Amino acid sequence: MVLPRAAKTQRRTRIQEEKEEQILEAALEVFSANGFRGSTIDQIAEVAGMSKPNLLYYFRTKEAMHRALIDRVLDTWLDPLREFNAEGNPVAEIRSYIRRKLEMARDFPRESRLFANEVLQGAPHIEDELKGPLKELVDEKAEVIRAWAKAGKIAKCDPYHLIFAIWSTTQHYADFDVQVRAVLGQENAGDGRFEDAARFLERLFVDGLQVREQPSSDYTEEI
Amino acid sequence: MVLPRAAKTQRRTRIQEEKEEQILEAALEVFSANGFRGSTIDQIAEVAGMSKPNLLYYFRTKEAMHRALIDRVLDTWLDPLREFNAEGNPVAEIRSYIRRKLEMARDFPRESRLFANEVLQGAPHIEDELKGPLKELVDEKAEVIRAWAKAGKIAKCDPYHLIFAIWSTTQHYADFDVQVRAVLGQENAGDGRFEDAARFLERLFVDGLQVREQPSSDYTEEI
DNA sequence: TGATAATTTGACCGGTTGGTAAACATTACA
DNA sequence: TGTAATGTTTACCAACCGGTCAAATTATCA
Repeated sequence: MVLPRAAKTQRRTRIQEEKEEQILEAALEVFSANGFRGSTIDQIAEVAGMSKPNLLYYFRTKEAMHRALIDRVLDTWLDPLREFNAEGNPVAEIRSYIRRKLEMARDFPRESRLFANEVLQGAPHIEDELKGPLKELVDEKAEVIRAWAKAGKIAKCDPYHLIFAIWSTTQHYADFDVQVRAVLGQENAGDGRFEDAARFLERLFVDGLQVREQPSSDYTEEI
Repeated sequence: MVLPRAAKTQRRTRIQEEKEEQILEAALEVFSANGFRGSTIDQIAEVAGMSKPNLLYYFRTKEAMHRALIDRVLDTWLDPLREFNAEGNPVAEIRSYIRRKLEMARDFPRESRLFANEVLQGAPHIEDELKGPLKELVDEKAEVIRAWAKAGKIAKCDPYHLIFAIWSTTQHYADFDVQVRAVLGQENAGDGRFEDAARFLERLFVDGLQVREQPSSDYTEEI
């Protein structure tokens, strides 16, 4: 037999699992840093420590590698949002969501950049995932937030744009890391910026979501 | 003479200015959509409506095209931050900065994506600009914000992370447009999402920056 | 151990890509 | 108008890139 990479229906060898693991790890490294088109199979092969034809023995094409990687990473990437709990304390839930997203930006920046690259270039490979599973999950959680607002537990606000704001502010620290470092300067070599960001963002969103009597727009017109 | 593309010291021909303009416009279109490595000179040539060697007559290399484009766009891209006025009303200044950044995300998404692509992939071509001019500008404006906070005009907060938050939330609507559209659904075909975003973000930041007596952290521990 | 299946690699192929050379066309201007 | 400078194109090249093939190597197990 000569096509074990098609061995999807059959039991996987130990060596198959190990090598596929190695390859996907290397693919994450390379794809997240260069985007799909910017990455070459040779690069991935070198990082994985194997020859190019060997990669292609496990994944028929570059696209297949990319897709397998996305499939594998997307689930865990959305976990924080799934944990969003309708029964919990609203402010605490939002706060903990922010914290978890920031931790992921710190601990899994490559995963963040993988998606950022993809979405930024028009999401040619994950359009279905965006319009399907992602949209459904967000719709569900947006409904939760809307209910909280309606019940007066948090300030009224557009739940979708709230989610976008949390996504963007937290992922910024992974996706635009070089810029953040450049602006903050050398002294922020450690992880301090993540703690500062956590303090700032938790405060921003929590204060911004407190229920208050007078609408904020009153402040607009002074001067 | 046969190297007019080196005609940097001499006076530029009318035709030179026109063609370079055409090329940079096409380069913006292509680079912003595909990133540097993902773009080909042929693509740019086709968009520009000229032959590949003709592009290379005006810009010696692909890199030179990219650099010229970045140089040209970076300045105007930073204009909103430059307008940030220390003498103005703090809340109004921040509010108007958010509005302007959102307008740019709506009207100049390609410029936003150009930088996003670049920074996301480690800013290999603009590292100097980040650590130089950008950092200096941000430092200056951060100082303004810090002074406002010290004077009690806005809540105390980390000015750098405030700027990061405004950048990320506003540019999100340009850089991750496909995702935003996918999540919001088809019905948001027009520019409505920008108006919704403006409402949400102005409220978020303005409320989050109001001076208040009790620190927000009090809310953390309930339940 | 030996035979069979699974894994790995070097050599190679066709298409693409950044860039060049030189001939050809057009413009500017004396 | 003539000519020199400027602008444009066709043909081409070498390197790269995704992918194939067949041979070689290693693992599996009766």
